[in-house]
Amino acid sequence: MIRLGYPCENLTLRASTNHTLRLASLTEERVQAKVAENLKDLERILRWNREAGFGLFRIGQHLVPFASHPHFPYDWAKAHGGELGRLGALAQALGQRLSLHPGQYVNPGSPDPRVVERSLAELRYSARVLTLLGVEDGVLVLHLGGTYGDREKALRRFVANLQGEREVLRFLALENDERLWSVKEVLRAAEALGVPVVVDTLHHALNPGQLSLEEALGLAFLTWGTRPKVHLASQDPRKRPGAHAFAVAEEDWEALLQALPGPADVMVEVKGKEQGLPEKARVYLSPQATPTAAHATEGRSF
DNA sequence: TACGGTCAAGGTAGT
DNA sequence: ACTACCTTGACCGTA
Repeated sequence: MIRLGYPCENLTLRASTNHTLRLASLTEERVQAKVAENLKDLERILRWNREAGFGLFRIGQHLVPFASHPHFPYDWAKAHGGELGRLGALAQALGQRLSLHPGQYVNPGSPDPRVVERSLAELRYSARVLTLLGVEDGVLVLHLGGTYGDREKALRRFVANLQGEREVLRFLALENDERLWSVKEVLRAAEALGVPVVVDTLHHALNPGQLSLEEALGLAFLTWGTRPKVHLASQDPRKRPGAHAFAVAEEDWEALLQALPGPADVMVEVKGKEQGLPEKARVYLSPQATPTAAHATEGRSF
């Protein structure tokens, strides 16, 4: 069985969990307005996903804009914790698994302690969001970052700086990237931290190391206690290697199906978001009628 | 209202 | 040295 999801926004609904603002206009009032917008759209997306048969969603990092910034103006966890708890419970009820994926600025393996501290701040924010949502199977996906001219030292720093981050480690999963860290190397870091591994198929195609996709998935799936997560993307043929296409190519979908060792949660990372599924993947969508719709359309037994 | 330059942060690779 | 790119476009001043 496969569950499908997509990141950050829904093009059909024109809903996004990534509404943000400029640092120059950072005030409590402005941030509160953006959070309200993001949470409202998150709820719309969760409900839409249930109807359409999707089972995963990645929340954008701007859910609470600038939450990890030193100038952030209020206690966001206290202010929004209640609403996050409600939405997390709703997600569970609607069968939606939630995740976050901090970006390229988050480098806990950096040799610069200031970069490490800022990175940890963003990771703590992300983990706190998942805690407040109350989602047991929530995932916080992260790349290993740079190599800084010495891969071994970089990997050791990465592990050392995350060791002891209990709340982060509870949700953390590590992902391979397209140039620097292949699945095999990510597995080493993940094993050291006791966290699972997300295989990204496009990154793997560009940076496979010695492993076939099937081997990579086989090893990665062993690291999961909950249902394994995979990232699926396709190359935009008109752009440089690594650029995401609007939709997943049929052949990439077929290749993943062939290589999957078992049930998986597949996060589809394409520009077309929920519209970017290949035709053959649509059979894995499992539409659920709402109670009202069910009453309206189903025959009565009495 | 639409457009286009710009936006917290890091690091790499190509030019 | 400069630029494009990345998990993800959205913001905002100006016309």
